[in-house]
Amino acid sequence: MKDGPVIANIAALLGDPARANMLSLLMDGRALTVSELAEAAGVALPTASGHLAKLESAGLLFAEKQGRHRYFRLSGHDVAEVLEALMGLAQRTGAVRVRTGPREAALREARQCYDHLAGARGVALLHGLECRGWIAGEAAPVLTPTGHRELTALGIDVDGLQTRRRPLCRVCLDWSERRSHLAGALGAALLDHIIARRWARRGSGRVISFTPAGIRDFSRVFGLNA
Amino acid sequence: MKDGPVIANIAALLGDPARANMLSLLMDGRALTVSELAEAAGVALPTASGHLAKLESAGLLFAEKQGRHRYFRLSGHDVAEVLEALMGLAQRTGAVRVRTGPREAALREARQCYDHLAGARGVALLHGLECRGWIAGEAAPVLTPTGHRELTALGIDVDGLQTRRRPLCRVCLDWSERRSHLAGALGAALLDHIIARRWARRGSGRVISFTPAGIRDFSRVFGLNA
DNA sequence: ACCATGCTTCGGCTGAGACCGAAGCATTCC
DNA sequence: GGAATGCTTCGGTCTCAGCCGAAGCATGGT
Repeated sequence: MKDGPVIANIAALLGDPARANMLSLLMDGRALTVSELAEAAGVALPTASGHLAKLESAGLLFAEKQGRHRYFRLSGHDVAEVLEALMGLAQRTGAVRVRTGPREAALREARQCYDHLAGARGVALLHGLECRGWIAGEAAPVLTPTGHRELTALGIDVDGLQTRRRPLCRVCLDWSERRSHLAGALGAALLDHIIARRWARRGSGRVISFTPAGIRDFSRVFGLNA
Repeated sequence: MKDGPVIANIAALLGDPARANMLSLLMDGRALTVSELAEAAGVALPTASGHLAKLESAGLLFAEKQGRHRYFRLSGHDVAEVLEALMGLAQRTGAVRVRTGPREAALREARQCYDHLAGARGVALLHGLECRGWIAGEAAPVLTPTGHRELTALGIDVDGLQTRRRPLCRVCLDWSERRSHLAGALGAALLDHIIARRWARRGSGRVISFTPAGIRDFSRVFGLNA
């Protein structure tokens, strides 16, 4: 039983606050750039670069170069699971206060994941768009011509979104639903749309609170019962 | 999403080789003294004492004073789960070589856990003893009068075991079987008995290799089909 | 009462690693 | 081509934590 060092090597990587901050930001499966992660972790760019290099060479992160950006994502779901287990342990041992009951439920229902919609509503949104044929493709979805036309008709500046460097469509594995929801520039624009139409408003923390009328309209426009 | 530091605090505790060594020794639920853990971790006693104090105040370990010894054990099963998850991650990321197939199967079948029997045979042993009414009690089992008589008749010096400070009966959650097996002084004595009767012999590492005849006798004496 | 054993605390040493500024590539934009 | 952006590498500082020896408590044995 000499597997102590094996554990220690990985745990030490998670044991630095800056790295842990970056990893918890990546926990939802998104890919972020070095700059974004540096800012979120509160360290300078060279420091973040060094941390990410370590995490990558240890196999915890996967790097992908896109233009002059470098996107990092978790190398697998098991990494997120370990992080969640650690958070659970922190809760049980009293290192962090227990979650307030109602807020937890609200988070599962609808929450903000970076800048797009997650939770049950987020998953429903992606599913609805797929069933309507507005977007297509499983892992790397693309906007269909129909989708382009319909979304533009709804007042979403799809052409404007496409000129930006950020990918238009991206999927993101939902923590609570265990299914994908829509991320990327379009995901962000749709959340903005939802907020702008007052179907929902931002609650405390990451919670997104839908109004009853908002749920109805949301389902009518994007839902399954088309 | 500022839960980075929360993760980091706990992970940093697991990230030191000496502490990780101690924790992996405690993974099977046994309670060990400071001296034992110090030696196993390869550090001096003061160093180990400091490590254990940290782990205890973080709620990962539970300390129990017994005479002038101080026994430490994991505070819960979730700690072991995190450690296992980390080991799994280390395997996938290639930090450690993949286990050799046949040896893995042998380990699941029967292995030595500290000084007692674990694996499928270990779980069967505890189950058999319970069904025969030789020991009783779920979490903190005790030897019944019947058990005392029968085991003594088998040549096991139960009275001698009871004079020692070590608890006679203790249960230990089996890693591979996910059920308890018997630990404590009696568990150790029974493994000695099994070896002495040549029902099995110690193989490489922690493997316990039963002979065909040994399995038959083992099942007859301790098994379910009484 | 005395010694032995097991553990903790204290003090000082040392090395690992986190951190940043400056400089150096690489890529893209104009 | 030149400027801007994003990232990496280098070099240096500095803090933090691990480590041990020695001394100090506490408990148990005789």
